[in-house]
Amino acid sequence: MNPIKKLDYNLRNMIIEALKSARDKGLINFENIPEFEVEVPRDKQHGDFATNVAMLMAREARMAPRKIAEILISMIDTSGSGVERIEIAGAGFINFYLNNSWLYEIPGLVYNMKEKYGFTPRINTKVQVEFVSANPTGNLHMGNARGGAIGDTLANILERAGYDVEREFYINDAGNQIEIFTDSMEARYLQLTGHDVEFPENGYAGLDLIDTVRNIITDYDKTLLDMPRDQRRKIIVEYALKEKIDYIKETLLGFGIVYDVWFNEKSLHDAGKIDQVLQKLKELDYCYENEGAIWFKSTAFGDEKDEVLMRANGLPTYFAADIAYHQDKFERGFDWVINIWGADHHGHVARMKGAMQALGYDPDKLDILLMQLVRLYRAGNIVRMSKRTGTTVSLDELIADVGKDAARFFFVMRSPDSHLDFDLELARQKSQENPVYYVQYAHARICSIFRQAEAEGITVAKPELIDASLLQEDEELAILRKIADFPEEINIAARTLAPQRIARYVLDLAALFHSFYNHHRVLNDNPDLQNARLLLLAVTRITIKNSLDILGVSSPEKM
RNA sequence: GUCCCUGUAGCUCAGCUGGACAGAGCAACGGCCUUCUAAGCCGUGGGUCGGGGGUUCGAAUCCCUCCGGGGACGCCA
Repeated sequence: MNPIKKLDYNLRNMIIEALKSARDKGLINFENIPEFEVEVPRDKQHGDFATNVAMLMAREARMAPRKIAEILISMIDTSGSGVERIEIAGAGFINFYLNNSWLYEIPGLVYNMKEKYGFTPRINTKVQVEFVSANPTGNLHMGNARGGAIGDTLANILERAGYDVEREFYINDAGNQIEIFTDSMEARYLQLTGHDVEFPENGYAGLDLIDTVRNIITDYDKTLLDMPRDQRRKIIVEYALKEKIDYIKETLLGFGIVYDVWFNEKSLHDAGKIDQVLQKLKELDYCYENEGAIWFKSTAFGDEKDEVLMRANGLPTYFAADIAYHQDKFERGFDWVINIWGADHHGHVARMKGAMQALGYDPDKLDILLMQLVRLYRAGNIVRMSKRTGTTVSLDELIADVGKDAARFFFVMRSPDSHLDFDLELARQKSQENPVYYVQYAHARICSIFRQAEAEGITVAKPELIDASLLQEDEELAILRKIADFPEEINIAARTLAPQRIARYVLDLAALFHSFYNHHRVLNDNPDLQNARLLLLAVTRITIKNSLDILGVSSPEKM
């Protein structure tokens, strides 16, 4: 149920009908009606809805916009539409002022839909959101955290917009980096069992890795020393991967993220999928050999340069594995595939889309949302986020520091396009001032009023017995309008892949509530008005909670 | 050098696929707690939307160009 869309649709039809009858009477000349907008103006002085149709038609009709607007208004049939008056303003805007009857339907609607308010009916479209997909060789860092918040929120938005959503984590548990990872672990193992070996120069120096090796030693003692090297390495890497992946799962769970699918890169290697896709690309003539390596002609798809698929040493590149992986996604029948990537991967976008096109898939069904990187500051100094040097601040440290709610809200509040400077000191100090508390406080305040009502023995009437039209104050009407916007807001956020819109939305709604709260009393000596206001609060609470659910932020009843 | 992101109030940022006087929070200043949570509300001050062109009835928004900041350009992932 989308109140705004319904009204938009009705007004649109009225406008089109009016224009047609004006043409029939020879008042306006035009061939086509352009794509015009019916929107809720930012300033409510400009009515409940406004359209720019007169301005857009000026050229074709060869008539001043205001003149067109006048004719349109004279022809429009508003009977039964709730339109109270129509005004022409500015350069030729037509503003529609509705009576409030449509607003008074909102509370009952929302109250009955409860946690389903905001949902659009299912549209039978399968979409996959793949996000975080951190290398299982270390802790989750701030970039992973941002990706997690953005990806999970986006998935929540898409679910509510009617898509069938699957969340996926791609585990890079094969390839070159795993070799280096294993080298590092093996060296640590040997060192910790009293051997004088050098740590690999490009190895993973993180302290968490030493802990993992200590665990291996606890379980295996020195028995790995006597094994053939291959066997020893196999045990080490499997042990470490399991530990790391379990740890990642646990951390993300603590961040409110639950995946539907954990996909192993290794499974692609084991099933021969990479060889298959290379073969296919060769057959399609999108490959060539140069200096012993096999290259993909990504320049044929607008990329800046071609890319190696198979190294001269016969091993496939990460890119080759990724092509096989994305092919697998489409083979699984997704209508829309969304990846959340760090901006450092942007060079990879064109060739990935190119590879999909080469394989016969529609590259427009693959959306890659690049998020700019997070820069971490500590006491004004940039903290380099390198797993290998081990100086990173991990996601679970962050959660312990500022809490899941604040962290998730903070990461998603800003557009993925904007660079994010995260100062740890600031995050700690400001935890009381974080915008998330402003919203949660609104929710807790509402709950408190209901507790108070209960304590006073006030029983809340059934919504169908409540006269919502008693809500006449500006603050009350503003809240109703905002709540009515919610489903459309979700749809726009889904369409534009803009999770930050929901954070913005719920901040606005909370502000309207706080303002209302400070101007009017809910519990008062007028039972009918009291009931109407309690109902208003009930649906405000529902909408705040539904918004916070999307963001993965809790809705406390007390603060 | 090429490509991506970015430049809006003192600070951090919103501004929906162009629309009606550019917004919020923080910071500054002044008010509001004997009644539902002051983690709140109300008010004041503060901006050549980086510069310059262009498209348009209309540009913070689109295009070009210049300048500043961040990032990517590996037979790493």
